[in-house]
Amino acid sequence: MTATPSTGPTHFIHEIIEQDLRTNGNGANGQVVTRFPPEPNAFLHIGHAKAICLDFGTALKYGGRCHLRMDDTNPVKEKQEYIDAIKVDVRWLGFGWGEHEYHASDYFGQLYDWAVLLIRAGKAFVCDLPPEEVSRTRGTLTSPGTPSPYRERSVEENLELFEGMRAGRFPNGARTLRAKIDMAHPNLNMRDPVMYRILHAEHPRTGNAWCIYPMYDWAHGQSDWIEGITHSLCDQAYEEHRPLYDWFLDQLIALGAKSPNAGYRPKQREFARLNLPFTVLSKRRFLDWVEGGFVKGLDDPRMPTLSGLRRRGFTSEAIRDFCQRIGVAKRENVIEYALLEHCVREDLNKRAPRAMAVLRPLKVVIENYPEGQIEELEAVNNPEDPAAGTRKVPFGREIYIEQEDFAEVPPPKYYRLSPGKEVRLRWGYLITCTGVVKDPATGAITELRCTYDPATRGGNPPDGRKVKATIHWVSAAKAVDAEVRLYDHLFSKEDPDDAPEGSDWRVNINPKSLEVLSGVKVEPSLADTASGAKQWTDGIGRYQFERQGYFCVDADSKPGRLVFNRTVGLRDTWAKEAAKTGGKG
RNA sequence: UGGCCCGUAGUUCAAUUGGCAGAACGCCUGACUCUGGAUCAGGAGGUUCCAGGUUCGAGACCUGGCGGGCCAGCCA
Repeated sequence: MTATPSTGPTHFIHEIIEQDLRTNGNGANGQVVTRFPPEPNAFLHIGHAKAICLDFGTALKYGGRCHLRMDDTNPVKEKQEYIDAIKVDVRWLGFGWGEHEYHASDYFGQLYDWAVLLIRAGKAFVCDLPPEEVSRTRGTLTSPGTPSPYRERSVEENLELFEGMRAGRFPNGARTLRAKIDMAHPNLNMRDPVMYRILHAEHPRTGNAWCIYPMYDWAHGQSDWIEGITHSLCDQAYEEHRPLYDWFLDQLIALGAKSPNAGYRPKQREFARLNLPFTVLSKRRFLDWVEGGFVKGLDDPRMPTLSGLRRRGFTSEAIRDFCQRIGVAKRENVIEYALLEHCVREDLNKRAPRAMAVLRPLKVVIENYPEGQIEELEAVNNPEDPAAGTRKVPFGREIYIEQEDFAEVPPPKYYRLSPGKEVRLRWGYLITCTGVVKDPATGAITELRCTYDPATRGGNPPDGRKVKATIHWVSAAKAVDAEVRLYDHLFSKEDPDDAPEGSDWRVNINPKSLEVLSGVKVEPSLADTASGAKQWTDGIGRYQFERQGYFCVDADSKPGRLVFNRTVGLRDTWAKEAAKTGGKG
């Protein structure tokens, strides 16, 4: 773990914990034990990163521990593939759980025994109502429910039927075990909630050992209690489940049930989930996007999944920093995308080696440069990090520059290349544009003619004359071809669900969320992707393409076929200026 | 005529628990610069949702409104 412990509460959750610590509020004698409890039914997203940083970070801060617990109580949705992916993502984020890897399914036996205990105490009953009837008799938000006709079954009958459920004597949906609480309770969760349902399904871990599975409410608090969790931190959506969480524990304790960690009393605390504009942080939605063909998979770089962000080039350091900056509170929040971008830029600016890549090439012939001559010019790898050293970049008579870096008729305040104007080639020479070659048929600019000043090698004119612009370039003879993928928001609306009547989120899909550039010219040093990956702990090569942005090597890259993803562009004040004046660079 | 939670710069959070409303990101201006990047300096931006009340003093406490979110899966 790389997070550093700090002192003092940073938000209300930590205030509560420090209060508990002072008063031994949960009987934990100074221990802080948290847990991160994902359901393995999909990939983790950046909202989970907030929870992970809170859960693991809190344990770290107070010298406790954090458990990783798979909340695997619904085998029809869960898969081993997701269990594996979740572990990869949590580790990648920078957190470890040591030997504390658990599964709710580890406790199926204990949960069953405790359910029997509740039945014997008259606190739970087997209900024969079909799902629709359970739903109908629950009542509504404003009216009470009606008790199940099976509510007053004898303990013996309940015991026998519950055992029958476990033994597989009934089909799916035929019966449930329900807690006996209060059908008139204003909190719907307390209206005799279902504890067990019959599911003849193979579980990734317990196989076919069970055909009844505990519901979330019956599994979660008890798992916390078993593991000695002191602070069970979760999404505000569970706030209304807290009375039930407490009710179950109260019953068990009153009935003399013993946790292996007797004396502890876990407490649930809720915080507001993270929201981002132009996307939706919902595991179920992700599958819609994949199935609809709007993205290529759960790790598509446009996805807000951790695997998508990773493939996009985000570093775990940047994501952790982001989670730190957004804070923890209870109010509904939508974090501006600019903050996430700021966090990656700040990290990558310090660490990413610079390279030159021309995304939309325009050929330049330097007329006074000897034909066939190649020079190796020295370039600084990272101005922010002298230890990164330098490298050689080949230069020749023909080079590529960015189409955007030339304007035949320069707009106001444009100070790159235009006819008669001089610019500096980064780490190279000063060149002056002397001519423009056009396609006679279309009028499109196909080539520039320039001259260079041999005295300016390295970029420093001996006469001290100033050139305002420095542009990047790549030697035409030595350039390597690459594909570059530029990404934008998957949705064009801040709230993707804000769609006219009769339509849905599909109308808000951004048709330009992916732009593939082929024929990109990159400097030859980028061909060696293996050595470029070495400095990154996750083995993903990341660079700053000078004046363009941060890019990483995509998983589709193979020897001889380079593919880069743009993580994020550089801050671009010229783009703003151009937008203001209506000009286009 | 339900329950629970939440209202502080554009955004997200602070405010030593009742004592002069701040920070970060964003935005604007300038300096510097071989990345129109980075860095540095400065600036704008607030009826603390509203109305009462308690108090010498309220963003905080009380009452009443208003606004927003969540809840009626045998999902989590």
